[in-house]
Amino acid sequence: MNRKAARATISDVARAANTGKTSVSRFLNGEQHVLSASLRQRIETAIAELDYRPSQMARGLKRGRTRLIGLIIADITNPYSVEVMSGIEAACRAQGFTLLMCNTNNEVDQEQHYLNLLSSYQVEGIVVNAVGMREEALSHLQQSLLPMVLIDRKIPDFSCDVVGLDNREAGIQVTQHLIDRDFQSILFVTEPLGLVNTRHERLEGFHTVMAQHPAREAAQVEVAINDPAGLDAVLKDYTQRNAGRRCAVLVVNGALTLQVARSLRRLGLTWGSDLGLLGFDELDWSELAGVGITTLKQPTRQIGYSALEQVIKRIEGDDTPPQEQVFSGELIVRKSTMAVE
Amino acid sequence: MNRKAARATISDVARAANTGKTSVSRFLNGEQHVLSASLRQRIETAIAELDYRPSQMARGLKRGRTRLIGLIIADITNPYSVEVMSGIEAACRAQGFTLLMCNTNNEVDQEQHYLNLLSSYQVEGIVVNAVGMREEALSHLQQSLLPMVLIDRKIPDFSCDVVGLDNREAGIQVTQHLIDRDFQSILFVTEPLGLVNTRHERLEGFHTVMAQHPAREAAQVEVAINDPAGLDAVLKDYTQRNAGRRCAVLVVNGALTLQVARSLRRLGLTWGSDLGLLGFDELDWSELAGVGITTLKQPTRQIGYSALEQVIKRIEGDDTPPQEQVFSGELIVRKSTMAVE
DNA sequence: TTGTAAGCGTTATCAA
DNA sequence: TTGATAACGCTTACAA
Repeated sequence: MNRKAARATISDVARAANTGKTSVSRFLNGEQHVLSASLRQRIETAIAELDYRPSQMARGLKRGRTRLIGLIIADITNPYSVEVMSGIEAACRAQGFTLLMCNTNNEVDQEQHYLNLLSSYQVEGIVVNAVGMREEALSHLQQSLLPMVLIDRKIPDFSCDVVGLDNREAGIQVTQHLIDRDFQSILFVTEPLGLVNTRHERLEGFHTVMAQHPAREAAQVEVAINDPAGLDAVLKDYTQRNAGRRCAVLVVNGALTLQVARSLRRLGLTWGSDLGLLGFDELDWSELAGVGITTLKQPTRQIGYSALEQVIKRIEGDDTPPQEQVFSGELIVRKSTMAVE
Repeated sequence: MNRKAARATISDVARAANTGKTSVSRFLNGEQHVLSASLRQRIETAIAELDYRPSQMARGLKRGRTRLIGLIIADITNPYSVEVMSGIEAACRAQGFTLLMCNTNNEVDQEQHYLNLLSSYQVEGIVVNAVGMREEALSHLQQSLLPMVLIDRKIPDFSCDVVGLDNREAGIQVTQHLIDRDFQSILFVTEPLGLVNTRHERLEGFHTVMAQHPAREAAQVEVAINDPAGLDAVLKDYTQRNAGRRCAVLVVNGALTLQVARSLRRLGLTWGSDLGLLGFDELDWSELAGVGITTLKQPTRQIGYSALEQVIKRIEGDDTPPQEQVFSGELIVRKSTMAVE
């Protein structure tokens, strides 16, 4: 229990095993077949004796391989991000990498800071979870010379590996469900579209289906996520305009769904009876929210896992053109989009 | 955009600035006052020119200070853990440390793995978020010789810095609220108590208040978090036994509150009218859950922040006896514990 | 099969 | 005020 006990070094082990550093190094790096049984044995016990663990710092310095991956997250409080992270983390474990976690808290200068930091720790690759990230922040990332994989969202005019949901398909899927459930008017609520491809694609899926049903009304509106009053106004207006008609709200992501649910609460509107409600992203409270909310669940963990695998491919030298990897979502039907009785 | 551009080293900078490495090093380490203005200027431009960033690997190797902190989390999907993490991360940023994140996923051997890993990266300290961690896993941690701070929970028979909620006070606070709201019987639902001090302390607070109200019934029960059927049985039995009486369920933590809410749903019981419901830990859906759920909110971010500050104190040599740092919770009253009309 | 020595990019020591 | 030079703990030619 000696707190000051300096860590044993490879030299210590060599000395204890009565041999040179080289042999110890060989032992550590799986070249055990070149060692005599007796030497191997001596080294093994010396290592155990001294509780020796090689310094990754020294290793990284020498070989240039740190086995470190940087993870940049814009908003760690977003449940979607956390699940993705969990998938990334699992993949890291499986592949022998370690995560340096960087939460930019959606501050653009923090991102710059972390990019420098990661580079100074010589991470071998970077995964960027762009969920909730501002557009300006995204474009900064182009500077990085390291292998990089984006999650969820592309950077406009920058070619880079991306892993995420098949947004267009998902948009079609959810809209079709609402059509099937006989909603006559559907309001697509999104955060400002900007250049965010995921929002555009989901919306596109929506319009693709709506175009096939000219009798139904397709409405759309952009709201800021931190403007509850604005949201209240939008929803109030929409429902009043559609009084007596079977209408539904389709929300572009989970964070916004939470806001919409709160707003409906404030307005005294009950989803499932007063209007339909469907949101992208599964939330753990979906089924508890008064009446359960129908959601489109993304295979989040798998997305994270695949993203990491892709970075590693790049690290290992794969230089095929940047690719886009999309996964299908799963519609989880609850009572907020109940069929007409 | 040359992908192969090797990173500039301190020697490159020295050469470009027409000086020696020592001066560059001095420049980097804030000993700028010893440098002549002209030299300082040359170095500055050289650094900018080459986009030089010192290698933390080499630094760590040389100085033994890596500015790395290890974070061990048992369950990254727990919202409480995430918020705490967010606080830790903020503190890291403020203090110039970087987080190595390790999610053990509640597997004991993973913990061992990560402990070794952190040590091999020569982290300077470790923060353990014990929330949701199994008891056996906790006791493993004693091995670590590094400065270590525990969050939320103590290790039995092991003296170590701990940061968390004032559990006893919180237990009193919530129980008193239920008493004030005139509930005649209260069921304290907890995960198996084991040696988990937080559960014991919260329960103790409960009994402290209940003892002052002998006319009320104080019930308690231990349930496994992954046994919905068992939970259903417990809650059904309890409510039937107390039919016609004003009764409430008090849940020991947020994860379990989610399970209890689901169970009540299955049983067709509505909190706020059929019975009272109060849970430790604030959850972002608390207010949306049919009737809003009254919760005891922990200052999670602050807990994380303080934990990191404490580790750093230790890293910087503070060797006062291990201390326990507790924070007060905040009761957020919603309709699930409505007063009698 | 084993060992010696050079060097990865820093910082610390010492001398100029 | 500056700059060689020797470590830090490891891997990797190269030698033996």
